[in-house]
Amino acid sequence: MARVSAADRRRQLVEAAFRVIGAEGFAAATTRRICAEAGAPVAAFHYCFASKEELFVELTEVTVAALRDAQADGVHIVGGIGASLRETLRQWWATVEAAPEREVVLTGLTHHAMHEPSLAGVAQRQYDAYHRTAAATLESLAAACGVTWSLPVEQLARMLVVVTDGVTIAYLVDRDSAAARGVLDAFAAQLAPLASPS
Amino acid sequence: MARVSAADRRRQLVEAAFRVIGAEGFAAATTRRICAEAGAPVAAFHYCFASKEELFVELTEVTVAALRDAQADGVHIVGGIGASLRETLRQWWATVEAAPEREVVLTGLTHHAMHEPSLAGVAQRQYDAYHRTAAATLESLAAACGVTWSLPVEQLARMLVVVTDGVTIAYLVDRDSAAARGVLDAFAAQLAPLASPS
DNA sequence: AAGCGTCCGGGACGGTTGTCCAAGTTGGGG
DNA sequence: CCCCAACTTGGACAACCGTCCCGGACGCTT
Repeated sequence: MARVSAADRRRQLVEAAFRVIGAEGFAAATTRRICAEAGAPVAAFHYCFASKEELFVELTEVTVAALRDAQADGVHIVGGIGASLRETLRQWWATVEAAPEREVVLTGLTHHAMHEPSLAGVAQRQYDAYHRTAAATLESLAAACGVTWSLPVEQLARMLVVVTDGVTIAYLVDRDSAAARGVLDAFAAQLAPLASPS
Repeated sequence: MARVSAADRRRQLVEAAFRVIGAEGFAAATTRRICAEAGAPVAAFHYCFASKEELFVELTEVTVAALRDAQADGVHIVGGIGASLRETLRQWWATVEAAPEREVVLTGLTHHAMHEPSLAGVAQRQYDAYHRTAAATLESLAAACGVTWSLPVEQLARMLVVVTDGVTIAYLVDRDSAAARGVLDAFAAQLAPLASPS
């Protein structure tokens, strides 16, 4: 068996937990199952993490960070603000359809974090990151198209997160990607008139 | 101990499960915990339900039915379609804030149902019920205000569910009811122009 | 070669889980 | 009145859980 540094093992275990939750749900994410998925002995788990909760905290942060990084260069400018917003949403949606497990993991983590005192604040920071990412996207969109939003960016960001969240959950349940795309385009068309030339 | 019919016991256990999941999360909903909450001995559980999954199926159906009934007479007409839509959404939101546990239960159930083969279809029917309820609400709204929707009602219904779902989840995490109301009002204002006099 | 910190991994711990049995108790119909 | 079906219940079962110990194997330093 190849020797692996503790830091690498942590990464392996986090990725294994991601895969297990994405494919089999949060309840299946036992230490044994995660270790088996990572190809590591059970004892390696508590050599790398003080507890299972610690793994969950790191999983949340890593997953949210990956989501934010993916969105960092996710602004697509094509024509006016309306078309750009629609295209940006479509590109984002392509990443969701390419990796739906990510969202399964995030919803499971959110539910879990709401009730575990040791994870209090994790869910909050998770959604804070969502809102900041959405706000940044909206602002660079507006800047690139030479417009300003007629509503506070914070509120628009929240609306964006609401829509993306809702579309994702509906998709996870019925896998109707045509309906998801339709809803996304419709919302883009709705939001566009809220931008006025600056 | 008072003798209770099996049907009543089922109801008691389902309600107990609802309370446990709402307050402590899905993971806390063990057979023992549920029975303790219901004031019933552990053995009563499998006298009433063949398995825990059967309890979950019934919990889902009961909860969704309660949600649909609450929405059945949830259309509020005040002035035009815009004001009526906003008011209807506000009334619905009041019920969510009055009983956030219901949504905690539903999200937990959804996540669970996605991965349990024995619950396949339950989540689908759950969201089907959402969409039908939303479509019915939109149609009676349009009928009462003498307008027709310029988009297919199915799509608008899906948009409505997306928004209500997203707003609810964000609220469960950060409990920011002012932000939730703002987002809801904004969406009502966005959707109203999609109705034209008939 | 020797030492030492790092990592491996089998095995075990106390506790909890879902499920089920077998023996009890109750109450209504004959 | 009794009896059968419906209901109750304490206790047990095997499986699995998170966690942890500890002897051994590795590979870098000196």
